[in-house]
Amino acid sequence: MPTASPADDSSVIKDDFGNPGNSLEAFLGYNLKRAFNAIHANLMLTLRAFDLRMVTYSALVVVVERAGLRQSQLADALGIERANTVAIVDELVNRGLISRERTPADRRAYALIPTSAGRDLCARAMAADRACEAQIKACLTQEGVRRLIADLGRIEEAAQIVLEARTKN
Amino acid sequence: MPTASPADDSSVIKDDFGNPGNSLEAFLGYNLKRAFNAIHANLMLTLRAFDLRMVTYSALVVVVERAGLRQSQLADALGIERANTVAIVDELVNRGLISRERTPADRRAYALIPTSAGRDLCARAMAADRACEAQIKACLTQEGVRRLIADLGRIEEAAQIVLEARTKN
DNA sequence: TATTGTTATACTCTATAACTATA
DNA sequence: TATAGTTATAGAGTATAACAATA
Repeated sequence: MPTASPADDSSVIKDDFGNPGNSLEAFLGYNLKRAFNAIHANLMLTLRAFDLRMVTYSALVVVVERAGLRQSQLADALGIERANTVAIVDELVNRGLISRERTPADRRAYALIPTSAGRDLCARAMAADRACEAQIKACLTQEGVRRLIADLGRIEEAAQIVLEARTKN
Repeated sequence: MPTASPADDSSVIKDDFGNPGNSLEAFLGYNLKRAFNAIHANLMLTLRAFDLRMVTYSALVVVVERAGLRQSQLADALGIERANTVAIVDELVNRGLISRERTPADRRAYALIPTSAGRDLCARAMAADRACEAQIKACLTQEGVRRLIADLGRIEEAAQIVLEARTKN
């Protein structure tokens, strides 16, 4: 067993498994988190110009694309709890980007409708996001980007299936 | 301009850009977040058996692999602020997984050293993590996984370069 | 009874500012 | 003056539980 020895910035690390470098680098979770963090930092900077956060941006896009959906459907789409959509929807409503409309069919529910200002801000934010991502994606070929996104979809699906199998037991 | 119409779960969405489906699906950030969330849910379940969270797990792995490093180096490695390492290191020390040793060279600093219990728990947690990831990675070929991880690295690097260029202005 | 939106609350993760002890 | 660790605190982001109105 290797003994503990002082490390410095330039040291080459050898772990207990004989791999060079940081052994976390073989993990998908580690690499996904690092890549996402870097993309996320860019997105936050992009959205700051529109006074949006990632969650308000995502919510606005969903409402623009699925006009009329209910808050509970928005929660599902964002993968968060219904309770947490309240403040998000409040913020978008107060800024005049979307509106809550009572539905005649079910008086418990609201239909979320984008305003024209909301559709406009959404389109401009998405354009800025797309422009930033285009710069980043330039490190791969167009085919490479397409493949990467497809692979991420497969990984997500596989991870969900594995998770379901594990939580059923 | 398409008018707002009620959406339901089975509706096919057409956005203002003429793309079928959810237009966020063309964004790397969106796909990275979804894939990471699914992997992360599995990792949390895996780590629960060892009473570790993602951040304490990562910290333990770094200390095991770079025995003797200082807390500020750990903060750099984890990409968090020095201040936040205190509670994390406290937790690992209190559980007997690592120890804080005063360095003779610099009496301000601590050297973080894994205990044998810490090395053992780390190895077992990593083995469980690896087993879970192997199940998920099975949705791609071995070559596909290697390529995916390489692409994620390129994306991270490109995103960091783009971010630096944007923040310098 | 079940569901929609809501309120209150708590916990995790992370950042910032200010302190202490060393350098 | 600068750095390592620390403390206190605040702000996101998210989860759970309980409630009123409605189905």
